[in-house]
Amino acid sequence: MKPDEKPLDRRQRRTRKLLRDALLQLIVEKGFDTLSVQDITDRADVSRATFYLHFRDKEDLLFNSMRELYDDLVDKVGLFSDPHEVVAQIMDGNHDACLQASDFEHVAEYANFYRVLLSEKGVASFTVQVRRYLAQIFREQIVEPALAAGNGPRLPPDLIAHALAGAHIGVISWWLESGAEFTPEQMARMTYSLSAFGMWWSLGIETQIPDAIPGTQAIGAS
Amino acid sequence: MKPDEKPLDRRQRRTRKLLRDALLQLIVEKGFDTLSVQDITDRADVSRATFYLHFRDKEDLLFNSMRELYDDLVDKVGLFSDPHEVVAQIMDGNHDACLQASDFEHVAEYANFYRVLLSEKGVASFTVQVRRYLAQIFREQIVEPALAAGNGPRLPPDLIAHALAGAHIGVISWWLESGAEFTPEQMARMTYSLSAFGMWWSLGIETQIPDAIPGTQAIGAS
Amino acid sequence: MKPDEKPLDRRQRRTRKLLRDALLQLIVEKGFDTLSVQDITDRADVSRATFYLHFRDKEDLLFNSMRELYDDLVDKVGLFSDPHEVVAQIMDGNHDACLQASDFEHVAEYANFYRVLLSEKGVASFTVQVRRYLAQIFREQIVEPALAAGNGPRLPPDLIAHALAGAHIGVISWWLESGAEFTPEQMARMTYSLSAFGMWWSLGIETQIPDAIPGTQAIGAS
Amino acid sequence: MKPDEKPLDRRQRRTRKLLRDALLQLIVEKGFDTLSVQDITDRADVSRATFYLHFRDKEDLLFNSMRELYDDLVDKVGLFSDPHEVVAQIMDGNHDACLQASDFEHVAEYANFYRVLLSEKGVASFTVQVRRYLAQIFREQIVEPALAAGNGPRLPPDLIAHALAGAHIGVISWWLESGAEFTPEQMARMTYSLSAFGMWWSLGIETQIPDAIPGTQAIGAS
DNA sequence: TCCTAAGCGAGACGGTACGTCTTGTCTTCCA
DNA sequence: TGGAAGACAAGACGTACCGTCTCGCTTAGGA
Repeated sequence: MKPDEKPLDRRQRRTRKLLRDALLQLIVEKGFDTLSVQDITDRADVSRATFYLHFRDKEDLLFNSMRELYDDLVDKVGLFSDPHEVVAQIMDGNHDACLQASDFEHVAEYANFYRVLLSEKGVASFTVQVRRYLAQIFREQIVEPALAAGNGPRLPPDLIAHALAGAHIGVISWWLESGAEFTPEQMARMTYSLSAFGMWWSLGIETQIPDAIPGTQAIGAS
Repeated sequence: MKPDEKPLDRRQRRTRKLLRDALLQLIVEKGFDTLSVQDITDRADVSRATFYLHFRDKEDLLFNSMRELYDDLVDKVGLFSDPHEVVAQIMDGNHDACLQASDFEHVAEYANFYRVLLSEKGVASFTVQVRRYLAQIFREQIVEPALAAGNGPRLPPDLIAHALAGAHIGVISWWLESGAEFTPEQMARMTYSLSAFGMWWSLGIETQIPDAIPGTQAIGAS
Repeated sequence: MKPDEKPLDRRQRRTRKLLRDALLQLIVEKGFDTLSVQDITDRADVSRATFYLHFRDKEDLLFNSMRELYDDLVDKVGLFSDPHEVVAQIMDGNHDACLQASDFEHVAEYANFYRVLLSEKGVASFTVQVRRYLAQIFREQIVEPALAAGNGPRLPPDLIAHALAGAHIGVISWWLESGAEFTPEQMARMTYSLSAFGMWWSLGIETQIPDAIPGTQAIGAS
Repeated sequence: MKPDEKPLDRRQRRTRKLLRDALLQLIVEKGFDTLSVQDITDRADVSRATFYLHFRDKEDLLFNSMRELYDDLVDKVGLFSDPHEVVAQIMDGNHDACLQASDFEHVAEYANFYRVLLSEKGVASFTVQVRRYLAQIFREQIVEPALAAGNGPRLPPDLIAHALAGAHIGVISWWLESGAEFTPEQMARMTYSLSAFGMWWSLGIETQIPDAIPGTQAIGAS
């Protein structure tokens, strides 16, 4: 975003890391907006004045820290080296590639963090930004390659991307709130199965929906 | 929540209404969390002390006000008089009932309100509660009737309900943010088309997806 | 100064008094400008926020408190009911009236306070204001009555008033710093004797300087 | 104060001069205590850290700079080569020597500086130190020689010295504040005339007060 | 002439105080 | 008697300085 930022020296990097770590810990412990800057600096063992040398306010620190999550998420989710190839496979009925690149692994890794930030005690802008980010990924990695390959969309591409992103957020929230009883892989398979039909159909792609979802027989009440 | 509340006299009802109206206006004008109690009471022409006689804090007022929205939403969305009958129709390929009961009308009516509360400057708990509420509606009105009629679910019913709810939120957010170019009816048809395949399939219902979505040919940029 | 000030209720008067008392105590204990607002409110057992409800900053509190001293000083010093009569007496060689109205009594009463505020750790504007106030008193009570009675001034009246005021400040400072070995009355007599010659001469008044200063034989090194 | 100080570099001397000059400029422009160290170093084009290599704080710099003024004042005021001779002349009715050695010249030269430092926005310790310094000069140059020559003092010598010093400060402040309408020489003559009677009388010296003050006929408003 | 100790610029950092802003409680006064 | 008005305690906010420190770069003055 700001490529002209000064390079940070060792002390500065250390300070920022301390603050970020403190934030993550404290968000999990007591939520974000009951947190004061003093709480964070106390935990980080840093002067409050120093905090303001680095960040405008605690939102700034949060977004800065979220960037780390994003970078990790990009590695996990945005990795179709050749999205067009993936779409071609889909058209042949091979859905494997789609199932391998899963954001659920990433969410599982930062489960505590997402559980709080997506919850009622969370941060509105976090949810919105994650949804927006996922929609963008879906658009670049799936929607646009599919448009190039298929018979033309049946619905507005952005609507499809935001619906998929919203469904993801909904599923992830439910998963984290209800105790994460499924593995990330199971979640990925189930969510994909649920979305694939409508997604490929609305994008004008003819394919076969995978019939069974291996490892998801444990279906019951909840 | 508290059915044993004292009945309110005329003045008290008036005061509460003033406060609620002021809140809704101000949320639209400058978002929720930059709002102070003083702002609200100034607008409502009420003493700050009086505010605290009625509500614990501004969140309390918000939730109280949200109740009104909910009541309206229930009228719009939760109105399948006989959900089992609707599911039976679906199995015969008749999707009309599903398209008639639409929350998009409701959202359009309170567009300003939802636009702010679902946005980055919104309120985390609002989004979560709406999603939770929608998931509950979907579960009661669709998932459970379908389970009684079909061959058994292919996925956890709650996952389906939360995915549908999430997709709705995603679609609504996109709609409101991008200028609400489609009518509520178009939105309902498109969203239903996108979800129907995966939904009925995963619930173990055999049906035909409606091929064309009347009035949604305007597909393009955005 | 502000006759349109709101009347204060009991609580407000109490709070102000607590703050003023705390200020006076603390000025004596550790000087004025090393004092923080927090120090004052801690001592007064008052919230820091409350301080700012009453005073803009600690200077404001100081000047407000100084007003009390002034009022007391006016009672002591500005009391020639008929200054012209006094000047007439002076011309007859009767200096008694001048010796009775003495600010040294007042200074002795608030010795601790003046000692600090006039010292190096004091407040510049305090010294200046006291000097200005004394000059005004001298001008009104002595210079102008004398001008009406005498042969016309030999020097600018304001110069005379400020010289007298400055001499007073100098004498008071020396008195307080050197341990207040003389009584207020002795101080008044000595200071008057020293100034009277030049004062009446420069105002164009012919009189006799009192030869001996009763009770001031204790003259030595220091 | 510290005769064992290291000899300073060319660079060091340059830095100190830059800082002193910046201080003097800035005091005139915006007063002393609203000044921050940063302001001074910005003006002096010097790093803030460097400031602390030379001075403990801005008071230290001020006192250091005041030393220069003192040195100049000493040249102007403390120059009775033989004070006893001067007193002898006074006893013969020749007041010329007293009028030649005048601090008003010095004050006029640094008028801007004194105007600020003696004003309400000034520095308490500056006023006090000047008064103390003047009292010491008066004591050494006038009081003690006179005691050796006269019939013994009628008042405590220190009281006399401090009264004279205070009167000087008062007169100087008035002069600077009211626009310096008189020349330094006029000021010196007027102030001396006003003080001389009381001074010599209280020191036990018999002399004649000079009747007219040449060049001070312009007496009126102010 | 080179070398080395020092001055110096730059700026992070821990602190302290500032004056402002909210919040929720409590008191006073008025209708 | 109850609501309006607003004083009050509490405490977070973001800003401004302070004095200390560490880090390199430059420069003066003795070798």
